[in-house]
Amino acid sequence: MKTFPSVQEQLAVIRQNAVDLLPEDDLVKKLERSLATGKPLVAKLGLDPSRPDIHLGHAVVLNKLRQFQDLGHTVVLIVGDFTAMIGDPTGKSKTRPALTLEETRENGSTYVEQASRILDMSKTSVRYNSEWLNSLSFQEVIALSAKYTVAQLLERDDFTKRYRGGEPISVHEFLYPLSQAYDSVAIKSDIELGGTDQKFNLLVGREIMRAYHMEPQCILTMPILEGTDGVEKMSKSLGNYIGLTESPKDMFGKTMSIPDAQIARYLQYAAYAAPSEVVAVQQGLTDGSMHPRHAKVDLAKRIVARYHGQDAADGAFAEFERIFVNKDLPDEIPETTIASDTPQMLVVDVLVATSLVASKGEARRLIQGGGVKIDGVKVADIADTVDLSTPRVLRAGKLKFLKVSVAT
RNA sequence: GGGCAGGUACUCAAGCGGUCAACGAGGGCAGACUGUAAAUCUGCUGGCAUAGCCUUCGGAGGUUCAAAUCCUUCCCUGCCCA
Repeated sequence: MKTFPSVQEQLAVIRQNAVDLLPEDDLVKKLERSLATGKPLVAKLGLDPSRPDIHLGHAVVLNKLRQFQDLGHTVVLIVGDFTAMIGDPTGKSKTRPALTLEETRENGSTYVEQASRILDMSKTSVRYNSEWLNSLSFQEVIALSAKYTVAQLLERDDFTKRYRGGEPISVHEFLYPLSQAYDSVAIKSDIELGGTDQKFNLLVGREIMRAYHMEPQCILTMPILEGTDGVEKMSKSLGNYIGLTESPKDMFGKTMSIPDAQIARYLQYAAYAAPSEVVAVQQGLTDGSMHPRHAKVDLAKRIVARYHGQDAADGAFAEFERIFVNKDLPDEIPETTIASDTPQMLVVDVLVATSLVASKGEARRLIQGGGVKIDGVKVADIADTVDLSTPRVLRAGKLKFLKVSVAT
């Protein structure tokens, strides 16, 4: 029989950093029962396989799941391959492109690979929801939808807004919360995790489980981490994310670019610093006794160290100093050669040939804006040429470096 | 099924026969200032060619010397009526 920490100890861990834990009484009962019977709870997380890149925003929830594992409970990851296959027939939303089964499987496995950086996969069960959703008959689908009302669905904030704003809501969008809820029925989850934006969907799970005469799951929501812009939630489509598998250098750099106002938040939810430390840093930033840059460097090191180790973190910091403080070149610059009859080429053409920019027009604009340097010297005119008989270091904008030479 | 209002570049949003590659705002990119922060200021934000040309304003046709702007038709969205 499995043993678990006391209910109070477990609750303390579970509550840490969480936003909503509903209803807490029910969770206490579940924990007490699991303690008595030695049976672990089933903690559920749904994944959207249409976007397989995991970033620090996902990590907030994954980390909470890891804590559940460490407490001895079971984690079930649900890959939403069924819903991803359907996609969005209105064609208006590009966020849910229709995928084939193969694609969702593939995304699912890369997802799992990335999640393994946080979770203990030996204690993780991965399930694909097509497994049960695919075999539901239309009759069963209707029976499922009969268990929930339109008024209940319209309680969801974004539905209400769109409805009032005269924007379209397709029927299948109403079905998504229900199918997610049915996942909970299928795996008999005790608690489902998600970001605060998932609160509604998670709560639907409770109602539906009850309708199927099951003990309703508890729900646990985690904060939504803002992206590097400090405003929008972190997401791949907004381009403001820090991916779990990104290089130490990029992780470090991106972290350094977050607004000061986000430092404490990242410290808490991305670096998992102790609460007392978060408070101390926040205090230091507020009263001016701590320089924001130092706090941020420390933050960036910790985040990189968490995913790549301390050595990588130190290396990323050194590299950062070299490029942005000492205005030096990066330690390693990617090299490429381009085909040309003559080593003497228009800078514009080189930029396009190396794919540093998408078009000649863009190349010209970048040069005119003063954003292109060759061997550290700013390119002054769009008609300038460069001799590539020896390799040259090309810099486009702040971040893109490339060592270029001509192959004849 | 009927009536009405709409579908414009990443988003919002002007334009209602030529002066429209298409006002403006947001976003984005670049530069200055900095701490790769914020705020601020500047430039850029369809493609090729440096005059000019080509492809864009839901789709397809048409009228016209000339259409995002007019007509026909189709598709899509919202509202009202049934």
